[in-house]
Amino acid sequence: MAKGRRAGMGIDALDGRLITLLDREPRIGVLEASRRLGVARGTVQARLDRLQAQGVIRGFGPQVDPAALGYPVTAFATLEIKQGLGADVRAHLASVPEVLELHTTTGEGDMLCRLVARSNGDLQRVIDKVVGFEGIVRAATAIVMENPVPLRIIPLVEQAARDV
Amino acid sequence: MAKGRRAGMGIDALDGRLITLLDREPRIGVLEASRRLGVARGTVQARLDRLQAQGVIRGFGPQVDPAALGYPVTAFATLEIKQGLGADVRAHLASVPEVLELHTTTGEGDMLCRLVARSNGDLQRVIDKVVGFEGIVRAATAIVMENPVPLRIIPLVEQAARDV
DNA sequence: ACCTGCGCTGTGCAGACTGTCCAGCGAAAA
DNA sequence: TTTTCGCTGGACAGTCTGCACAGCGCAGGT
Repeated sequence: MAKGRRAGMGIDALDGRLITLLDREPRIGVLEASRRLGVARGTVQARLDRLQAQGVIRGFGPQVDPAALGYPVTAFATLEIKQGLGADVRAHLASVPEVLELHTTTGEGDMLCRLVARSNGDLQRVIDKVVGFEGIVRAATAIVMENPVPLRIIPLVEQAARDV
Repeated sequence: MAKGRRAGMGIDALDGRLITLLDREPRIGVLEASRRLGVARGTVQARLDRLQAQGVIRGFGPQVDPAALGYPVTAFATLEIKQGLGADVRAHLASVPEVLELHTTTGEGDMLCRLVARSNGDLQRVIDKVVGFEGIVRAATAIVMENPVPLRIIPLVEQAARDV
């Protein structure tokens, strides 16, 4: 029998299959997973523990759909920040619930954030709330129309498992 | 005793507390959750069933960290697409594992996608793979430096629960 | 004012799963 | 060769899940 794992970090084929399986059917639990994967229960348990300890799997929190919460509109805003006010802007944006995500990016101290709103009209309110803050020089908003590839990780997991 | 829910959709305060609790401690299960929330187990079970049926909670899949998989670099690419080739481009991007997410946005048939790579150097390879495709006229890439607000949903859930 | 529908409570039960431990085995590393 | 490490297969007690049922109180409709 091949020995799967070696030293260091990264994931092997079994890890990849386990993650993929859990992604497809999160409810199945360790025992059922071990049956599906054809390995002993203890193995699955050990793999899961290790994957979580390594930070590969952060957790199993509920995946909430903003649309079902009443926020069907998504937009991305590129922000230009006045020099030296980055920290204030970050704090401000973090306080806005409709800001789901914020990144600082290369460019000139710019930021990119993901917003949601109850409607296109409501988006105006959100944008006003976001950009109505000293330190934001300019904002460019792109409204999402379609989402051909929803946030995913499985293809990358499979590639990482292949690359051993 | 107040009657929590009414008709229609949306979430009430108990739903909000439940989601928040599960987000913080996903492993606790229905029974423990009912204890923490101070309600009957059947209530938590019913709420969870309903939230999933409504699509508010999509599932409890593993949250995988690309960085821990060996892809610590994140970037956003804005793509300009040649008229009429949108479908081909979507299919192409969907086939690239490093493309974690793809949106079509307002503008001129533009797209925005999230990429990851093994390093800044590797990012070049990924970008070449992404834009080396007939139909993509131009691409502007922004590399993520910091992520002051990681993808989150709890603040929005709490607001949605408050607005009843 | 009365009735109905609905959600929450508290309880019970059988079945299944979890956490944990252990001994043995085979392969890679020292 | 010897040691180390991961996987196997099995076992046990404790716990949780899925499901069901009767009672109760509130909101909305008759």
